[in-house]
Amino acid sequence: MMAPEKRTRKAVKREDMEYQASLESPASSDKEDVAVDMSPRGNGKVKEPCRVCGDEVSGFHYGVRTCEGCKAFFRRTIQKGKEYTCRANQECPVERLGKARTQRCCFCRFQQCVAVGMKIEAVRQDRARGCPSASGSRSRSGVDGSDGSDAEQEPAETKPKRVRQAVVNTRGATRKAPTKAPRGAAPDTASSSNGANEIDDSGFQKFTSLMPRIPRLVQQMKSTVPAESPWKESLITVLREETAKPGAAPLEVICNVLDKKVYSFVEWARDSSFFDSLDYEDQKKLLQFGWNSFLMFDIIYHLSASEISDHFELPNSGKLRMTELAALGLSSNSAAIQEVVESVRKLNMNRGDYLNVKMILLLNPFVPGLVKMRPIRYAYEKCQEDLKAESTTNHADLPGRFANVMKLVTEVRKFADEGEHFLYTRARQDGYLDDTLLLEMIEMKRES
DNA sequence: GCTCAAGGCCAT
DNA sequence: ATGGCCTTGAGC
Repeated sequence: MMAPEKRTRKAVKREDMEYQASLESPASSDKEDVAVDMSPRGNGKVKEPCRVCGDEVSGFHYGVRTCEGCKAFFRRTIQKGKEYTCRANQECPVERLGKARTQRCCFCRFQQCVAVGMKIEAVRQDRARGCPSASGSRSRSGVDGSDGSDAEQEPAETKPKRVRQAVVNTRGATRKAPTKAPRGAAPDTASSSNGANEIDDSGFQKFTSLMPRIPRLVQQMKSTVPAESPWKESLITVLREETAKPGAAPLEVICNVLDKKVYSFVEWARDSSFFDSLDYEDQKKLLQFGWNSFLMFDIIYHLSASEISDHFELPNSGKLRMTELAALGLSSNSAAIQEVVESVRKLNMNRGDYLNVKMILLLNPFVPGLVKMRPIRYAYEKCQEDLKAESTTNHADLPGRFANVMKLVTEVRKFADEGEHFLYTRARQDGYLDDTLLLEMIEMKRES
């Protein structure tokens, strides 16, 4: 049953690493950098310099071949949420000199880590050890960006197959866009039976023709994101509709609003020709794993831009706080969400950044079990590049801005997973999720 | 059973 | 705080 997804995690991860390395290694080729180490420990194996500091590489760490020191430094920085400042001009040398554990400028070292492509999102929130993929029972946060909670496992068999189809087929955009081909019987899905090598075999031809078009298609997809004021109006409309229902509890209102938002999210994604060109199963996975952080960040950004106020008056039952809606109902996270709002403000994030972050949250190549990951990864990296370019060219006054935005992405994912867990345990119990697309999305993710 | 990339431990 | 070494656990 889980066999088809088995390859995938490690092989795809590996492929991702190599792809990343190929992108990140600028002028100097790998071959130029390496030397054969004939020392007893080196055992005649290839020795190469850490991409951050030039020390001896000990393996792939967070997506890049680095030494043990930079690996530990990077992990500590993320896990402990450290923030550094540079006492000089942010161009300090980060090379390791000899074997001495000399103090290096942490700011510049971390900047270098991010610059060579070390992935902040690969540092796990849950501190679980071992292989990052964690298929089998359930997935974890971190690389795969999935549910980091220790929620109980729902037996997959309890859910009818019908629902499996429902998420995108019946209730999603295809309903409104019948011209889209039914892809259940498409030849590319047939190849997933052995779960191996789809990317290089059936997917390759399609991918190579799609690849040059991806930046434009992604741009197109971004351009269909509603502008600030229509976004605000549609949220207010939904809120009015839901709060008008007599006797609606605040959490019920939140669930209903989220359900409608999830519905439009699915429709929006499926209406994009880029998203539509992705493998059908992958589309479903991206939607299932991305909706929570996507909607959360949506509200966070608009709160930061002061497009909406934090308080919304309910006709019958007091006030609804927008931070609580953003927290997916988990009010204990409201304060943390408010802090993220402040961070977005401090980072001076503009609409371009907002669109890039949204795409990064949706087009997450670390979602477990993706069949044809390449176009997703390419688009994801394109958005990261855009984000980085914006930070370096227009926000020189905010050192480390790009890395901080990516940290926010990780935080939003974590809060979104917590919120989703809350919805699944609490709101479902109260019956607020009955017959909602929201519940289907949550359940399907848990089944996968 | 081996490999690899996670996190942890602890002498420095 | 650092980084070398250890443990862990999924994938093969």
